[in-house]
Order: sequence, then C-alpha cells, then structure tokens
Amino acid sequence: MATNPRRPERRQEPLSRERIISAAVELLDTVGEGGLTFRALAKHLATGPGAIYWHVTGRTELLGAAIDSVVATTIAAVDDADATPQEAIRALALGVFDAMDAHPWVGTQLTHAPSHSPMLRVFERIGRQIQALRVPEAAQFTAASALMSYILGVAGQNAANTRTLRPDTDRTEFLDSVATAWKELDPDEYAFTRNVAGQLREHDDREEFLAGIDLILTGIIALQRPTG
Amino acid sequence: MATNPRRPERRQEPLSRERIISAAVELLDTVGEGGLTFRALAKHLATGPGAIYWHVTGRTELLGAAIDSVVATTIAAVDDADATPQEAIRALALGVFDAMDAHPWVGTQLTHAPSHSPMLRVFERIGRQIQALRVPEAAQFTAASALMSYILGVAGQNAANTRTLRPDTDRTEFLDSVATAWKELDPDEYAFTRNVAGQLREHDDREEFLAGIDLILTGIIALQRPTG
DNA sequence: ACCTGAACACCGTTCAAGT
DNA sequence: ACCTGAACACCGTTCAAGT
Repeated sequence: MATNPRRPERRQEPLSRERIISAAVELLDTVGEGGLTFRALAKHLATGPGAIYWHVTGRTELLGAAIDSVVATTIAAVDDADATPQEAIRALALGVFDAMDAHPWVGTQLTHAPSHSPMLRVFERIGRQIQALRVPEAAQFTAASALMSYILGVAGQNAANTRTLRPDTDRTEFLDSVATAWKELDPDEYAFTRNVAGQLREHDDREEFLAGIDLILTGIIALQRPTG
Repeated sequence: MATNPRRPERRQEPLSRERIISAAVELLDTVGEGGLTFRALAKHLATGPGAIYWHVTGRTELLGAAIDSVVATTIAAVDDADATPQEAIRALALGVFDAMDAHPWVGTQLTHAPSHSPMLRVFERIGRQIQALRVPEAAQFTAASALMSYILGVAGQNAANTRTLRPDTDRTEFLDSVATAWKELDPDEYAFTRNVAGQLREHDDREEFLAGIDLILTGIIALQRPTG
C-alpha cells in the first residue's frame, strides 16, 4: 500500500508566511481576536508554536499582516474607473465597511497596525479623488485625513459592537436592545439620546455610514477652488 | 514610640473601588495599557491581586471604569453655556482630544468600553447642539453619529501613534520621520501621499482635528431647516 | 465583610535539539 | 534551512483560608 487513503494529519504544503497568515485570518474570523493563539494556530497548521516564529516575528506582525491582506484584497476589488470623485470615495469607503462587516476584527486592528500600510492604501486612493475634486493643495491633507478618521471611527465602533454581541444575536435584535436601553436613560441627563432612540431602531448601518461620508463630502466640496 | 516616622508600606485608607480605579488610571498613564496588571496594581495598592476582585469584576470592567472616570471629568469641565452650537461642539471635541492627549490609552479604550457610557455622554452633549443647529429631526442621529465617529477615529489613530512612539521622541520628530517615510514611497502607487507629506510635517494635530470637525459641521449646516 | 496569596489554566516567546 | 516542543516568564482569575 503506497498511499494511505486517509492520513489523519495532512501537511500538504510546507509552512510559509502566506499559509500562516491565511490560517490566522481564518482563525480571527471564526474564533475572534482572543482566539488567535500561537498554540491554536500551530495546531491548525499541524505544527508546534515555535515553527511560526521562523516566518513571522511575533503576534503583532502577524495581526498586522492579517489585516493588511484583507484590506489589500478589498481595496483592490473596488473599481472606480468610470466614477465621479464622490462616487469613487463612497465606493471605497463602502469597500472598507464591507470588509469590516465580513471580518469584524479588522475594525480594531486597522488602527493598531504598526505598519499603517493598509490605512495608507485607503488614504492614497481617497486622496486622489480629493485632488480630482479640485480641493486647494493646502487643504488636501485635511480633507483626506477627515474621511480616513471617520472611516476608522465607524470601523472601531462596529468592531466594538460585534465584540459585545452574543454571536447568535442578529442586527435588528441588537439595535432594538440598544434603543430600549436608551429609552430608559435619565430624561434630564439624556434628553437627546432618548429622543433619537427611535431613529436608531430603524437605521441601516451602511446607509448611516454613507450619510456620514456625504456630510464630510459636502464640507470638502465647499472648499473647492474654481474650475479653469 | 507611638508612631513610626517612616512606615515602609502605608495602607492609608481601606481598599475601595474609587482608589482602585484611580490607581489604575495612574498606572495606565505611566506604564501604558500593557503595564496595567493585576499584580502591578495590587503592589501599587499594597495588597494581593485577589483583593481587587472584591471591588471590581475583572480587567474589562476596570478598564471601562478608568476611561469612564477620565472622560466624565473632562466632559464635565467643558463649559458651553454662552457658546454658539458650533463653538460648543468644537469645545467638546477639543475636550475629548485633550483628554486623549493626556491619557493616550483613552483613545483605544473609548471604543472598547463595553458600557459605552463615556461615549454616550459625549454623544448626548453633541446631540443637544445639533438640535440647537435646527437640523431636521430625521437627520439628527446621523449628524451626531458622524461627529462621534470622527472623534473616535482620531482618538484611535492618536493612540496608535503614541503607542508606536518611543516614549522619548517628541511630536515634530515623529512627524518628520513619517513625512520622510512617505517621501520614500513608490511614486506611482503613492503619488498623493508623497505629495501631501510636506503638509504633514508642518501640521498641528489640534488644528487638523478641528478642521475635520469644521468640515462635518459645514455638511451638517447644509441640512439646516429654515428658522421660524 | 473584606483581604490574602498560593494555585490554576492559560498566554507569547525562546531555544536547544533535531531533520 | 526549517521544524519541534519543552521550558520560561509572564498573564487574569479563583478560592480556601484567614481577620
């Protein structure tokens, strides 16, 4: 018998940085940030924890590489060839939003990444559209940064929410529970919050996110220098 | 000799939730997020790690209480009695910004806090100004959320930066090094980023932050319903 | 009621030893 | 060159035992 039909541990390919990172992404998606352990990852790759260190310097770099790979793929997939600058920015922002939605840990790690390289990719693509919007040079950095910060903020909050959530509760159920909690706040101290609790219940995360982008875009367009 | 002039361990007051939290804030400020250990905290309070659990359910709650106390104090100190809505929002945002500056860990933990209560305080105060700006009811939630997300995004980035920084490097030195790194990026892939690298060098964090707030405020004011 | 600190079940990371 | 896995130096958290 030359080949064993069911090897219990298949060590298909040799270990590689690439395989490690994609296994890390898988683990992050399934068990969350806390579940990404060198021991768990090693088991997943049918090896010992030490082996990983040959390809990766440590946990920080591993997390960084994981987001980088996810964001890079997402950003590359956004097609803004025939779009107006505004449309392109919305498409880009939505791309990041959907990536966070699929991988909630991206939201937290986006800011934590020491390389900053995933953020830099987004920043560059936003910036090009800012230029296309004829924003004066001196204000271009501000405009692109504002959009970037907003996107990061939403990412962080979304990640925080999914982290708080029981894995089985769905969106509307969650929003309902928050809205109910808000309605029970002290009427004097939290008058506004109580008042908008209803809007929270019927809100769509993606639309709300885009509405925020549009607010900033309105502000940016007000900076526009004349054509010609 | 009734009193010992130099008691080596002074256990002034009994342990209390309050003392634990303020010791936690002190530790976070001095040794950072990673340095806040139950063992270190216990030593600081001249007790054992187990004692802390009598007053606090665990590390998550402790961190939450720590930001809550810092943000609550900051927010309470912001006086917006005689300000226009725009001025009040700027003052509020700057308050949070300065709190983050003094306590870099706040930036990260603001989103992580499970109670969300520090964010809720800010949200409420922003919201009241949004109402004063005569934003239509249906858009009030969006407007307040956008400002909130932006503030959180900047907070997160700031925290990430100070975390990356060697404790001794100062602001301008850091900005210079980032600007230099940006100038060395691939000219085709990062044309925009290279282009604004100069603006990064001469930028003021606080002003940049406020400029972003103003962009969003411009967008919000465009939503304004007519007076009367 | 509150505190103590040893003990438990984990971590990330290192490193001698293997192939 | 690459992998192995025991070992080290930590964690947060628990809990019997003390006051």
